[in-house]
Amino acid sequence: MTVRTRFAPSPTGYLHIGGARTALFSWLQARHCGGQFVLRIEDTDRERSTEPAVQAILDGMRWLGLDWDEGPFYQTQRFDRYREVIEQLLQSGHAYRCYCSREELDAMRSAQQARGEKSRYDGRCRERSEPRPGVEPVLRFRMPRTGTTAVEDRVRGRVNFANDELDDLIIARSDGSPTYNLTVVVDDMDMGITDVIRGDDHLNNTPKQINIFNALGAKVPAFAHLPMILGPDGAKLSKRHGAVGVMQYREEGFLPGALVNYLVRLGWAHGDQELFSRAEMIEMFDIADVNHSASAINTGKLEWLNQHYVKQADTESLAAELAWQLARLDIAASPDPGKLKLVVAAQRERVKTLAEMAENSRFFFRRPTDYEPKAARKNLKREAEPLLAAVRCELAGLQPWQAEAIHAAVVAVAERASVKLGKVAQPVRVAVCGGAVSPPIDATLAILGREETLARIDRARKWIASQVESA
RNA sequence: GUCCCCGUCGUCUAGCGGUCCAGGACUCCGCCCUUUCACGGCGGCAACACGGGUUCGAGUCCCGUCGGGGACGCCA
Repeated sequence: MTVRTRFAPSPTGYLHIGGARTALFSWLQARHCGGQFVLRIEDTDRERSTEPAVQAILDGMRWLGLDWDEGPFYQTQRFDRYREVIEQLLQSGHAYRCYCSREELDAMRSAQQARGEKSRYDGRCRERSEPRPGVEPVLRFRMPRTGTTAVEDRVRGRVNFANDELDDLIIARSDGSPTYNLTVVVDDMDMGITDVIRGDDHLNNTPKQINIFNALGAKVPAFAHLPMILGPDGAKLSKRHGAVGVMQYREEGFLPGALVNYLVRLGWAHGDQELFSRAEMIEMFDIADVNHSASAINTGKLEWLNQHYVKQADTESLAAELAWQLARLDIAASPDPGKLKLVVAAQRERVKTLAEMAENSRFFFRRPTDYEPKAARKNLKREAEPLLAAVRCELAGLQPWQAEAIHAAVVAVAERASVKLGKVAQPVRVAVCGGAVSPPIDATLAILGREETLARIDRARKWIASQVESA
């Protein structure tokens, strides 16, 4: 039988890191088994579901490269089907009408808690045949009262639930609309899902759903419940602690490959291996190897991975991403696309993220308006002026304008002045970059061009002179 | 409260009864390299929650305690 998995988010917000990991593992399971991956949007809660959220989920999936074979299916478009199944359940006696008011239910629950019981619907309408005038009933599923329901979980093993712990859940609201536990079952059944992979928080729903599958005479799929993902502090993921949409990771300069690699190692491992290509993770992934315990997200490790991926990525796509990052800094990309690639080549080994690359590359596209005070104080001193002058002189007629020749010129100035290379390179660096950090000075000047380099050196010399005057 | 799940370095993890005075990775700290920032190289710190069993032998199996999490909705 071919494996079919699904990712079934409810569109009430962006695709966050936990959802992304669930989607990844489902996708991996399908790809590993040569099966299909289905995307389903669980939007039955019309109050909270939004179209932008659907878009954000789709965008996130695509950005991560998690392609789906079928869907997206929308539950709101399947209401006729749910009604049909609800009717069927009613006919077969697996469902019944409940006329209890919310007040009545609340009272029942608090009484149960007071008695030290688990709060659950006690089935008081189970045998009721008379409608209550003026009350639109909800429909409840008749759970077995005795025995146990075993969940054979691919990551947890067997988990047993006493049937009397399960309650007669509502499958249709008083307005007739279906609820979650019914729609998942109907969809998983209709869509031929063989492997349900989802978050830990659904483990408790599973025995209820199994009973619905049974009532419908459907084959029960295999389940795998993934451990939660926690915030960096080990606490539950919240808006304040890392619960951001995956697209925000792009904004922060992360590559999708790095995020995916990071995510796959959260709750799963293959020996000591840290780096996985897509092909490798597909080949090596085994749902049975998934961990049992929750894991905390850790930006440091993601950054390390990102750095690795930035070093590996092809220049072309990094250049495009850098242009995007520069645009966010209000810097229009260079009219010369070749320059972008040169900048990428010069910076790729020295940054963790593309946002950082863009930030550190501003000076390639804009003449610095002022100097970093600390860097200037240290490097643009009076003694530096003659050195800058000498470098300017060497550079003015240098042929060809290439890193190698520039390097030789700078070295020559240092040797002639009997100073260490840094004494010359640093002032030049601050002069052209505005700060003390840049790629090697020869490569930097090569990219900047002769004209711009000389102009910036001149400007720095003037600045030194003005400082001396005012001193 | 009730039910369910979980518990190895700060973090991600390897470990599936002996090969573990517990291995790798990130972080951190030294040293080397170095024109800045990085990269890279070398070295270091750091953990089996606790208590009982089972066994010749337990991080690995069982029980309990403690700690953490999840679920208990006309949300999904």
